[in-house]
Amino acid sequence: MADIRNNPYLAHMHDSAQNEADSNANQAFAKLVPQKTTAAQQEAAENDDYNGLTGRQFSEKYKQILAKRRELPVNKQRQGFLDLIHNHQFVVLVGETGSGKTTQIPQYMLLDMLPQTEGKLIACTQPRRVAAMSVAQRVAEELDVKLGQEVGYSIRFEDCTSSKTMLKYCTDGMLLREAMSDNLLSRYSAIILDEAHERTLNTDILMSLMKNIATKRSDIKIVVMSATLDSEKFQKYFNDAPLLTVPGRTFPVEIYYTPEPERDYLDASIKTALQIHATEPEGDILVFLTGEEEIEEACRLLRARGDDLIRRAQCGPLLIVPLYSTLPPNMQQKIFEKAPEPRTKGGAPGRKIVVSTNIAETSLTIDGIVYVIDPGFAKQKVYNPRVRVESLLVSPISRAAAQQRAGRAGRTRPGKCFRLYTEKSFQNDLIEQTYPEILRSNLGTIVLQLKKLGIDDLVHLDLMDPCAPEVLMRALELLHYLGALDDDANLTQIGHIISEFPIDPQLAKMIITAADYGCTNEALSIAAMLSVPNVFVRPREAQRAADAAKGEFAHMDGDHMTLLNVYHAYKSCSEPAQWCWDNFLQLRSLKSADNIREQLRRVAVKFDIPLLSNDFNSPSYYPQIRKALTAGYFMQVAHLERNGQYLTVKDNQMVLLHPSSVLDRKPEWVVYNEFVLTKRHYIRTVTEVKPEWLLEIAPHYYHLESFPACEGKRILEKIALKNSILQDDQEKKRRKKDKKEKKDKKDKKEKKDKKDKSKKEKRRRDSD
DNA sequence: CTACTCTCC
Repeated sequence: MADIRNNPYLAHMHDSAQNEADSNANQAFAKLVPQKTTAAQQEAAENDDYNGLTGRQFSEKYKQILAKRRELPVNKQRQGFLDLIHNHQFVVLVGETGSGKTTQIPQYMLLDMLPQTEGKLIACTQPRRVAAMSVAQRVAEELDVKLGQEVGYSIRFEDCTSSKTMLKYCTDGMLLREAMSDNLLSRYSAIILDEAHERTLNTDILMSLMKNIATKRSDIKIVVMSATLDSEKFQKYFNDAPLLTVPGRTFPVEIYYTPEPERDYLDASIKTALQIHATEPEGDILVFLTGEEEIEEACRLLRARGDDLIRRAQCGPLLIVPLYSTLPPNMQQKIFEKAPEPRTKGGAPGRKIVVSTNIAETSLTIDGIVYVIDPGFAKQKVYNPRVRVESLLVSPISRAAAQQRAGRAGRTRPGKCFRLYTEKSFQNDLIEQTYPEILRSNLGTIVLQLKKLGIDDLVHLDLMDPCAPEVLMRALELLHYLGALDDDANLTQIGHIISEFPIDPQLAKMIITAADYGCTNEALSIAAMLSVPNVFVRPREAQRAADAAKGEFAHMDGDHMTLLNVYHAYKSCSEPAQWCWDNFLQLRSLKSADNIREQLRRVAVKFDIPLLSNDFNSPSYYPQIRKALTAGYFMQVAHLERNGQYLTVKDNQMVLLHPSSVLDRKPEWVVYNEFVLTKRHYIRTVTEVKPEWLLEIAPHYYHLESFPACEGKRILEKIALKNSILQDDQEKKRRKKDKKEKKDKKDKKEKKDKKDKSKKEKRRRDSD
């Protein structure tokens, strides 16, 4: 704190003040009464010369930002918001882009609740890491504090908070993790859920959790913020919570539809883009397509046809940029480059065309976009509980998504959106909202989390959109077989441990069991490698070289061991960047695998799982690892039938080894990491196992009566029979041995008893 | 003989 007495510029304050503490205190701030503040009182506290949170004098920059904050649409409704939150536990707030809700509402809450006076804090959740970080940074500036002190953020691998923190932005996944060890979120006096309209898995679960917590903690306040107008559903879900609507600040976007349906949307998008370039005024174009391959193809075509157009029609130059998440970061940066200058001074203006997946729908904002081309499709995850498979399907987007895409044209000035479908189709064929993720996912991990969150009654699980019972059953079944849930669907000891690992339950089970096989270190590495995007790069122009490079790491047992080889090689190379480039590996993925491995290792240590490795030169080095793998993946096994085709053992799906597999032979028994549903059914990331292991490691699963008939089943039955005969033999021998031992023991005991008796009697006699 | 839409712990 600056000492006023030594500061000549502030001497007048010292003179007039009663004492030093009072003189540089924020009087207005000191008058705030928790949960009784008014907008006027809050503004007075913000207008003071001193920061009520830190006691420091406000900076010039603070005052400049404050003026801007006052102009945000949400500020006009500060009093309205405070009135609602004073009288209700839940408030639903709808604010479109540009309303200022994400930065301002948490600050209003902070001044109103003063959580720090009770040693608590306020959390505001975001679906994405970057958002949590950048908003926290912004709000720290607005409050004139250092990021990580009074205002901080918390995301995976990075906790930027301190004991001083009173407002924390975090990913919703992070808050969920916290709730797993503190079911009532008792550290928090208020929770603000942002971007709730996106309905991510984590947001949906958090919403359910908040409803649950609210019944047990009358003191907690909850604000649910959404950008869409289907607020009624939110209000209803949160016990008829009151609604506050805040207008946004964007520019109008004109919508155009095609008169007739387009047969080939790729071709239509290219034509539309070039037509815009030829006829519309300056402004960049954003085209939404579905995936990497399609986007690269579109860029090629655009470049070729664009050159032609520029030559013939004297249009300006074009900058064509692809955008999707697996694009290397330096390539992603290109979307922020300016449109090219006219070829000659005063000539036709240049234009930038960004061809993107729906990463540009929410995650990335590109300034300067004036035209949006929306063919109306996206790759979306779907879950089929019957075959227990998640897959990607190109499917029509929802009206809400179409609206979101169109909005991308109006961020800097009025724009236009060209929808490559008819208006009738928009009204009749598109669904209102995208199905929330929870209805499109395998719920294994989720159910485990819910149990850990203390939400036990899954039958009456209160979700905004209840999931299909069959999907729940699948999840319970999986967790039961893994030993994470007991017969009454309660968390077991192992289940507790599995739930603490931030990976698929099968992988966690593998790590835990690996301790029995002396190979936890290797299991950690494999689990990490399986939890990151594909490490193998295969550029179209160098496919052979890439395949050859991958071949260098190939392990004859299969892909899991190959991944282990890659990880080991990565850890021992001296120039990771160059080495990855030379070997067609994705440095980003490997770095991330390393981070994740470290996180997993810490969880293992926390639960006293010993970190073991077998002797690398021992012949059992790899078999032990494969056994650990089997302990996690015994439900994902395929058998090579005599006709040369693989059948999954549990439900007789015909599958093919994925062509990316390093296995150039067809082992009879394999476990697989993933079932891929495209034109054909593939199993991807595959390793050879022995049928004996299946029965040995997962006897509870291999109750063969319930399995459909196939060769694999017959072989397993034979082995089981042999085992049982052996077992009977052993049992007999053991019983014999037991009998003998018992008899021996009995004899011994009788002898001893006799001795004791005589001793006792002797003592008694002695004492008498 | 082929894929990784997008996130998150």
